[in-house]
Amino acid sequence: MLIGELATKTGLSVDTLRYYEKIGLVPRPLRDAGGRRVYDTGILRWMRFLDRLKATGLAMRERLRYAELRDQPGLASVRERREMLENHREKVASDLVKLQETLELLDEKVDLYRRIESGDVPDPLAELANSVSKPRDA
Amino acid sequence: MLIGELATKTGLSVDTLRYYEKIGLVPRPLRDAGGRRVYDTGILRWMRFLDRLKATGLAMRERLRYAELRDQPGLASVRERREMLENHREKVASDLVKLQETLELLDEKVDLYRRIESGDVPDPLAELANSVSKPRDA
DNA sequence: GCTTGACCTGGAGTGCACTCCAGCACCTAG
DNA sequence: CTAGGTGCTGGAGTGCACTCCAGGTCAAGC
Repeated sequence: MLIGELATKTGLSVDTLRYYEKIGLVPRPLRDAGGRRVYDTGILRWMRFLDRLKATGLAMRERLRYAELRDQPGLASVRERREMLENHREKVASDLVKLQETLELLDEKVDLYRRIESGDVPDPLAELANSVSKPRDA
Repeated sequence: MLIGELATKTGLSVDTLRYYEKIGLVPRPLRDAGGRRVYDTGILRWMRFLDRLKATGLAMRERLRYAELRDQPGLASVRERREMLENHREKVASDLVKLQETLELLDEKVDLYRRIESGDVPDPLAELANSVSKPRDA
């Protein structure tokens, strides 16, 4: 697989892939006779995992550290990776709660706005009704 | 309330608060005789809501748009804000699913690492066991 | 009345994570 | 055999969201 195909499959740009390689986030692939990068399909698993970490807010610096640990043998590396994932797990769990709370808040606000739009204006926002063509008392 | 106190209460820096004011994210407060910003406690509600939007990934540009709409009267503004919140609600809901999936994935990985650490190495990762003092066949 | 600390302004600087570009090589189809 | 598409490198440029000055004003406590 050449870089263009990997870009398509991961949704990243070719430039981003080369950038990730430069900083050490993805391992350097083999090259063909013409010097072009040739990727093993196994890279996709790693890219998807990285994407998960990114999407859940793990900082680049941390992802980089994890990548670095990945090609270090020994239990110390395994242990540190486990600890990183455990820490991240806790962060994700608490984000989850925040997201759930925000979901409720958004639903309430949307509901409020809907009521304002339909002319059913709740008390503390009565000023907002100035421009609404609502009969004075019906 | 002066800016230092607001900074403490919101967890933002004084510089950030002034920056937010400059770009229009927070309304310009009154000034005292010495030209210092004096904030109404009501600002805290707005700051907390902004923080919610930020924490759930609403881009600065969008938060800015919302802030702008906030001091425009009329139903058009209410409608646009509602639509923004509805869109954001959907994004939050899908992030929620992603986070839940990632939580499971992290738990699996942590579990795997734990097993490696305890010497109970699963098959495809056997190379990692080289440095582990595990008896050859027990 | 003087020191100290919080505040003011305008503007420059920072770190992050890409993104773009010039100038070149290679390979395949027509 | 040549045109177009894809790839290469090193390095410059971008947008975002702050963050940090310098050089000054102001208010309250000792």
